[in-house]
Amino acid sequence: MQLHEKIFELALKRSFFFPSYEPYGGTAGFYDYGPVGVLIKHKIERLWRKMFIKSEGFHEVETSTVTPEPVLVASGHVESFGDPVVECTKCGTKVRADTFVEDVHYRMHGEKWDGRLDSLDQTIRDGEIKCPRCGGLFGPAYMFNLMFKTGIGGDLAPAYTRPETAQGIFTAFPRLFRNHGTRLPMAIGQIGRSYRNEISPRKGLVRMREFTQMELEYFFDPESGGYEGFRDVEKQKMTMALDSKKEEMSAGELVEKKIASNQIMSFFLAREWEFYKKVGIPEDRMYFRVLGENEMPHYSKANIDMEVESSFGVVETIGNAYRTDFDLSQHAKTSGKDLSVHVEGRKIIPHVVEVSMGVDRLFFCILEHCYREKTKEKDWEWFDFPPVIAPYHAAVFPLMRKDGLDKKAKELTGMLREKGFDIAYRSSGSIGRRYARGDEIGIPFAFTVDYDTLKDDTVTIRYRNDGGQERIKIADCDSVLRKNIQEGKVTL
RNA sequence: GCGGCUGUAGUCUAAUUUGGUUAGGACCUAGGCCUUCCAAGCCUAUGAUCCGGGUUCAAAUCCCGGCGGCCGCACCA
Repeated sequence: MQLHEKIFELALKRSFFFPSYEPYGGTAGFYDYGPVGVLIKHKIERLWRKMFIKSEGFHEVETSTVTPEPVLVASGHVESFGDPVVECTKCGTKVRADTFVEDVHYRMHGEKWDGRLDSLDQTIRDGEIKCPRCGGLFGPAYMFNLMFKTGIGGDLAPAYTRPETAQGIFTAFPRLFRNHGTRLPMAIGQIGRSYRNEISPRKGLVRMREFTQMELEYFFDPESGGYEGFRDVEKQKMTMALDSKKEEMSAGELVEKKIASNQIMSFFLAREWEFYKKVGIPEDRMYFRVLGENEMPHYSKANIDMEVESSFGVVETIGNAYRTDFDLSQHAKTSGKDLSVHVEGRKIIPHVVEVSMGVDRLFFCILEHCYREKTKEKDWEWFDFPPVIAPYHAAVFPLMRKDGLDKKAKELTGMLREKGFDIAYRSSGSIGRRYARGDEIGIPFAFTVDYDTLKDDTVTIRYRNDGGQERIKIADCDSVLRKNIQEGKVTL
């Protein structure tokens, strides 16, 4: 049994996530987060906010998901967010037209496709290119676009659900820039849903048709690609995959060797590395990959992806792109509005470095990498989530449901919830069973109210990873819990 | 989207090959008895044949279609 099958089974059993619209048979590419999963997801997002927004004094916005067509024409998504496809008239096989034609024709003539559909048809006809499967003739080439189309208002003005959260930030740029004090740099982040109508989504959370992104757009003066806090991360090491060779490199080296476009990108790479370590991805299972020119999206000048190894193979979980002034220039051209700004006496269009992370893919990778099999010590499967990511910060259990133990335990639960902790309370079943259930969803700590509690107001705190226990005062639960979460302490 | 395999309680599974009584079990969940710290035991309860059509006296079982899943091909901005 593959690890992802195991994870999926546990996900269903413990309400991490499950297929959407199940009474109607489910719909591929859509998943719902259950009560446990959503707590973990929120904690991933919360840590991202802390590390990528608040610590740097950046701004966060929340923009619309339904996007009028002209916006996405400007961004290039209507034209190129998808692939040209030709279909065999005989056997119905669909082939991606540009790469296929390039393979069999352009390449041998040393040409590249000019981006026009009719020239693909022309080349197919002139070159007598046939279906690779049955030798049949191809029909005309057409664009298969990956966006969900919809319409706005009574006349259904053409629109799409956004394929990325970024465009809402670009279109809000002038207002955001004013609010920011008309100066650069300026960074705007956003967490939200995006939509891609995948042809055949598989691999569960790894390829969804509706998914959550955490994106950050860093606007800067192209004449200064420096980053104020760069010195703090200069020595930070990370693994880079270059021409399929992996190498340890520091953020400083990335800039020196011009692997990262500038200090800004290098800073974010270093930050991402830290972030991934904190959420529980082992360092030897993740690396950055520098994309080659032909792998990059239409808007990007330089691209570095984060890739995480999983049982599905390598999963791309972050895209870092140097988008230059592409988006703002395009929106200026299409809308007719001047989107340039004045800085230091010059009129410029800011450049943008973008950090785009997929929350669901990361969530899935965390589940895989934190999953632990049964052992002699622990006769059940469990999750070794770092406390910052765990669905509940702690569980509270009365040793038994009588003699007022349950009442006391509920009081402690209420007190800790009041302090802002996520607390799971359970009183049914034996205490051992409840510890096991807590482990199964990765709760790192459990407070147990026993008969001594009634005498001296102390409880035991039990650590998930080694089952170690110590007795502490009820009054200290709050501070001990806070300290353990901060230090990531999961054994006594 | 194409081809192959496939779909039974919340989860895993038996019965499908060879159509035939009340679709069996385990885990989970909830309640009870018991129990003073790592899935104890006993009792009780809830709960399923993916959807639609067909063949048949009779369909979980056979056939067709849809939906979902897995594998391969293609696709993965």
